[in-house]
Amino acid sequence: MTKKELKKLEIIKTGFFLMKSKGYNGTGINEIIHTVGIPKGSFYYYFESKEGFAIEILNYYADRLLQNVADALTDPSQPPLQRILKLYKRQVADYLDNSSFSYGAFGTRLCQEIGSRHTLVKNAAEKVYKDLIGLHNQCLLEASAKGDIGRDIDTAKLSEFIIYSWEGALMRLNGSKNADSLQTFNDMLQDVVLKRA
Amino acid sequence: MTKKELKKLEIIKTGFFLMKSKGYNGTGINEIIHTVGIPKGSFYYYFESKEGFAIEILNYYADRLLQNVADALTDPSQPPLQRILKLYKRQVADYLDNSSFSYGAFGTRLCQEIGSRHTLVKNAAEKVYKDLIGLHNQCLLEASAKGDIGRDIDTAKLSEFIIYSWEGALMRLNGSKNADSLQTFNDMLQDVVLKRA
DNA sequence: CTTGCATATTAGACCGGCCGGTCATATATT
DNA sequence: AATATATGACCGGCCGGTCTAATATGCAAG
Repeated sequence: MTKKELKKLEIIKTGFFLMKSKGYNGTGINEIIHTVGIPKGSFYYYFESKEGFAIEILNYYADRLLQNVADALTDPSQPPLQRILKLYKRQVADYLDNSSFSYGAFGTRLCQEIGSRHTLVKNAAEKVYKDLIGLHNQCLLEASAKGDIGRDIDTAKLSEFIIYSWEGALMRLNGSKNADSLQTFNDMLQDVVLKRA
Repeated sequence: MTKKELKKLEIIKTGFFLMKSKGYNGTGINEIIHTVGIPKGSFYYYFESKEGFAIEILNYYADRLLQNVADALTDPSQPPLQRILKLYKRQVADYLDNSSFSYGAFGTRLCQEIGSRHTLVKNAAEKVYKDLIGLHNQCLLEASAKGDIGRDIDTAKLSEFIIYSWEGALMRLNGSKNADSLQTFNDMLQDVVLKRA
């Protein structure tokens, strides 16, 4: 990784943390550059614009998230439903260790705030969402084929539903400083959704 | 209702529609007053500040939402689980008729964007959320007592889980211009969560 | 029914400050 | 010498909010 790439990454990470708690419009370029400790010109040397910057943040974290999820949901050493449960258990554990992780909601939130006008941001976030659904669906199809869930269950819809719930639970953590909502999601996913599906 | 109250309401409704698609920080006072057609001074005659304005929006829609939900979930002519299913079926129908309704996500989104700094907004939104959970829980407890759902199910957690999913589904409608996500939520609520709980 | 006054409301120019973004210049690096 | 990167003063424009003046309205006294 070149020096330039490292510096970009540092700015991306800082921007992510700031925007995560203050939103896109609530986070100024000046705040970002002061936090990183670079002059204004450097920011625009590394990034084309604020919108381009947001998209780079989105893509950086989306790549990591999708890789994580793909690894977990295709792990051949576990039966499919266990993979899903383990994935979310690990996400909760990761959050407790290091509250930085929760990328998922970042894209959704960015979209809520500015998606209606910044279509590039919206498209980037939309793609991640579609990919996530696809990974879940593949895993659930496998479970369905094995008879681990009712064959009548619409796995595509169930995939979406799981992600809705997860994102809803992520929304609830803001400021609460504990992971109760994530734990509740896990419990219900296990006891209600998957155990009985 | 006095003239003053009517005018306030008009500004509140306009602010709601603007902030719904552009967020709090993305919606300027100037834009609001130009849309309503009033001078700046009038806005600050009716409202103390932008933050106070947001809280009034929040409260106005929260009152209507909670009233709706309370009516639906205590309807004695229906068994408890049917009340929940009917409530969300009606919410979807309302959305299709008039996409203005979705208050629910508004509070959550406002919180995501500015809750970390504007604690009054956050508290207002938090209360609505707690009330919503309570109404659902009361209904599910009734279902549990009748044996309509497993007595081992934690109704409080299930209430939260339902609301997570619903809010997650609401997040997905932005810009999609169709209610597929809400329909999916309904289907899964019926076929997976309640039928088997 | 009119007048006169207090109060409610309208009106928009104006404020300092921050916004995203540009640019010419300086300094490293090769 | 040429190219890559660093630097921060500067730009027009919009931000939330204030203020003073004008005008509409309600009401009490005659």
